[in-house]
Amino acid sequence: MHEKERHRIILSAVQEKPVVTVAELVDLTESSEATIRRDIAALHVAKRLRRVRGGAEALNPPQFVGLAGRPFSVNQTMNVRQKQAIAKAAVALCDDGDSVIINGGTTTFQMVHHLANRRLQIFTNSFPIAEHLLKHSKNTVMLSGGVIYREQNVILSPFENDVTRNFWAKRMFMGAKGIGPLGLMEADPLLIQAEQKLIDQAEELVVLVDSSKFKQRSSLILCGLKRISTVITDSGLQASDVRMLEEAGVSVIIADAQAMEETGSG
Amino acid sequence: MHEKERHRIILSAVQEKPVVTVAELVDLTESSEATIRRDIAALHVAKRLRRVRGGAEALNPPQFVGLAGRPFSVNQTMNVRQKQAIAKAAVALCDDGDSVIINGGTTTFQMVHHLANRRLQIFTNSFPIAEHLLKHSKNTVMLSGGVIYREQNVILSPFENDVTRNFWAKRMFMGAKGIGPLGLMEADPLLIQAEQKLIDQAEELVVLVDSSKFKQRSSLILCGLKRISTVITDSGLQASDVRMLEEAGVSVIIADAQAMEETGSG
DNA sequence: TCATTAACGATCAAGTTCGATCATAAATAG
DNA sequence: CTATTTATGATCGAACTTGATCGTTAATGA
Repeated sequence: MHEKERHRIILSAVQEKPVVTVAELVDLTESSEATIRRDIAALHVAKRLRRVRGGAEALNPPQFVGLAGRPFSVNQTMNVRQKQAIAKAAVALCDDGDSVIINGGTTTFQMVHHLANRRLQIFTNSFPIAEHLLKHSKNTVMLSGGVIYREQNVILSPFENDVTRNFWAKRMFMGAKGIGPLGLMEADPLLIQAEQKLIDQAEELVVLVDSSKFKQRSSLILCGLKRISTVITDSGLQASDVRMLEEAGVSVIIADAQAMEETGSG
Repeated sequence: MHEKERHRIILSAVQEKPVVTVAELVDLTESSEATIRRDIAALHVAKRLRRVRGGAEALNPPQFVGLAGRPFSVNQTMNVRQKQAIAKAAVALCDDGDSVIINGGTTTFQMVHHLANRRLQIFTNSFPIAEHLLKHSKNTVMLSGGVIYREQNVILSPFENDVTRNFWAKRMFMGAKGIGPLGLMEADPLLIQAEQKLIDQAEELVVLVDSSKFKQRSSLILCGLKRISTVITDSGLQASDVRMLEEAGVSVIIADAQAMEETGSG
């Protein structure tokens, strides 16, 4: 990876939360601590970020606070490593030039860093994802129209005939609240609506769920397992879960945080 | 392959990605490293791209200044005071609870500051306006769907049947490149498209143009003067211009920068 | 206060990339 | 057709980048 690419990823990552550690950037860029330190130092003298012990922070105080006021990365602190590994594997499925749909969510949001140096056609219903991609990448960004719901971080049109219906993609990436024999589950009716609008506009449905989601159950079922093409998760899931998915014809990709260095780049 | 051909390929490639490596360009042009290096060096001194170790990157905005607080490009700096006064007068026309449409533009962007403590239903096709309102106000924000055009700072759907058609507002606020006897003028075909989508969705059309716009002429006519309900401008315009507007049935509001303090806050 | 741990910076070896030089091929002029 | 000029490709030493090591410095907790 080249210097400029790393710089882009670092600047992208630094926007997302108050402080990004060197270790996180090592994972993100697949380079060494020494290099990351040199990069941070360079970006610091270039006044593109501020250097702090342990990592770096954004220059401007108004950090990215989701639209609801509470930091976007709220339920994020626990499984960041897994989420990042999962998101990385998701982006690795894409080739430059592809059309993809990215549904809003904290796991899918992690994809933006790996998209910083890519050039795709990206349709999303998430304001933060669109914002980040616009500011830190050269991807073509398309947004669904409608009311912006701050709490759910999603844009949803109450109408049937919106631009969503005119967009088709090779893949759709989405997270979920839970996954089980009955299929994908979500807790918020609004999210269900948003997801159902998009789900039929893509050839393949790729679901990003860390292994804890296999224990989660929720009241609203979005779709059955058979609708899913691929599940990307971490190594924490049960063998029985793998069997369940494979019996439903779902490909399973294990993207482990530890395995990040081993699994080579795409 | 001719030198010019390679140069075109290189310049094109550099626009696609943040950084293009020498190796990639060797593949692309089927020439040698040495040649690519010479080309990059030449294009660098010709200021058509920037040379970086390992390859080349695009010259223009290394990263986007555009979308956040420090608005978009050049024509922002000159008439800020007038623009702010005009924007303030525009917001003063609104009552809490109103539905309004705000078209993208540097003048209309100034409205966001005065909307910070208001509660309106705001539909916009401008990403920066939506972003600012979401982060710094409690207004309900609705966004048009489609491709986000970075240069024009506008979201435009190529389809007829989008959410725009389902939204109706009491007022639409917009700027323009120029205004004259023939009507409102714009320079960019994309902006014309975006504006025409919205213009019929509001009862009143309020145009925000500082007085310099009365001298501007441009090639594309958006609509005639009769379509305009109100023009908000500053005191720098000619008496003949006022007459022209009033004869077309347009109300004229003069919002002078000096008068800003006197005209009380909304 | 001291001990422990983590982060840092300097240094060096290995791997890349660069640029100067020269040889060859293509284009042009005589 | 030959001489001259220009563009291209190859070679090789110099300059740069990177990752690992290790001694030093800063933070944390007893």
